[in-house]
Amino acid sequence: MARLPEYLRALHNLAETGNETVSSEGLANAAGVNSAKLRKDLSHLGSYGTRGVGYDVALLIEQIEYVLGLTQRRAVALVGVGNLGHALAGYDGFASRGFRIAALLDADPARVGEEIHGMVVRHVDELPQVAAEESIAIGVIATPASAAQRVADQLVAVGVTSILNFAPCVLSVPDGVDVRKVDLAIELQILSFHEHRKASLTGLPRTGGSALTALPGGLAVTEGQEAIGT
Amino acid sequence: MARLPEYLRALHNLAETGNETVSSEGLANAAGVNSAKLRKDLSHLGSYGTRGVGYDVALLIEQIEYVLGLTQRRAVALVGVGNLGHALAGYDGFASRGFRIAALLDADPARVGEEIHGMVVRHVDELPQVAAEESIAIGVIATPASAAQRVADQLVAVGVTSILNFAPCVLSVPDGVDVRKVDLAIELQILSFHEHRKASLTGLPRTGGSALTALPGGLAVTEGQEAIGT
DNA sequence: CGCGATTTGTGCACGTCTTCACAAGCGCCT
DNA sequence: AGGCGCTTGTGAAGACGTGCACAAATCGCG
Repeated sequence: MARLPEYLRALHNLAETGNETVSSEGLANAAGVNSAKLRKDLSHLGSYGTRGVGYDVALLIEQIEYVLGLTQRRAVALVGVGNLGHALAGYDGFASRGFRIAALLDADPARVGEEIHGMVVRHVDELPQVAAEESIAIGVIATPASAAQRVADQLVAVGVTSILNFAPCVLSVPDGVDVRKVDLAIELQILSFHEHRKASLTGLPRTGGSALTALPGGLAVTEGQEAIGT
Repeated sequence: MARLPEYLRALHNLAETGNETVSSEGLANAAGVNSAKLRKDLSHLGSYGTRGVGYDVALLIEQIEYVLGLTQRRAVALVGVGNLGHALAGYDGFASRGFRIAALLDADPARVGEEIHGMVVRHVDELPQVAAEESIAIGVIATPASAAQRVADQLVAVGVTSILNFAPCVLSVPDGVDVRKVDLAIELQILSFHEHRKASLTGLPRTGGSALTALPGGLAVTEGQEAIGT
């Protein structure tokens, strides 16, 4: 499930604050989900909870990390050291959560050789060598959209089977390769949609308007969280 | 729907390449979704497709931008100009897709006054003034997790009703405030999970292992795309 | 003017995810 | 040892999203 990493983060927090065990209710709150959902998720990994007590935090962390394949530190190749790539290269969250940026690559010769956060940028055509040196499991694409597909092909060619794509475009990859996409502008646009929705049903009823603002049922906010109480 | 921005992006691409109209099939391919799904999505906005012809690209762009509330350029306040915030401040995608970064804020006095991409960083406590100068619709949190909740409270206090949170933590906000979360490490962990899954069912069958690697049905990759053919 | 090719819009069925509610199990206290 | 309260794990019901398949509608051409 895609929620396991969130549970893992919450568990690490709990472990740091000295909790030995946690109930499904407590963990669910910390992760921002329903407690029944959490129990069902955890039960799917044949988990070790104790009725009447809860879950052993340390044990559960170990279990989830195993399922996520985080027992080994995975090497990540980051392609594109523009604005975003630069930030990603220095992002602490990667190192602290089981990943190691093994290589920085870029297609721009002017950038090759540049040192960023203690790593030297290499040319993207050196990917085969890089892959030979280290077993690259995951590729991160932080290039402009125009270059993304080509980079993806190159990554696939050297055996990468998981790609995290920050470029605003659809990648086509062969079977067996997983792609996850993160588009920052899209996130904002979704928020903008909600803003627009809220604004139009609060103030002006927009009598003459089309059906666009008052979309028929089922458009309530399902993602994200709304109000958990303070 | 959360897919509308993706359609919009695809439509802009099509418009630039000189297409006047597009069929649901064509647009679906460009956006990486099923054509029936796309038609259903578009029909929910009471849309203007012509049977036998397809959709008018320009009209559809206009419609979707209206629904998303992009007819007005929305002002965004960005809090936290560390690694990530720095990159976000310079990210072209925001400006080019209907957003304007109206203010850069940070809690660290050492950073206040610094100029980033032509903008001066102000102290986060100046939020009320900033909000008074411009109508801030959306707040972006790019701070460490420890500061995120406090920043969220401050944003809510000045009337922000949509928050994009990059900090790895759950925010609690009052009713009516929308929060979307982007956690880069979680994205990688999800990919790691798929890597682990692929590795364990390809190579070693892991006879003695727990049920963890061979999770019972329904864990196929549902998000992202897998293989669209090249 | 009529016919066929093409494409939208949608009813229907299916599978998945979510949530409730409750039985089973565990520990603690008497 | 027995009972009581608490928490997990799960069955069932419902909501939701997805995809197929087809009727309705439009255009172009003869």
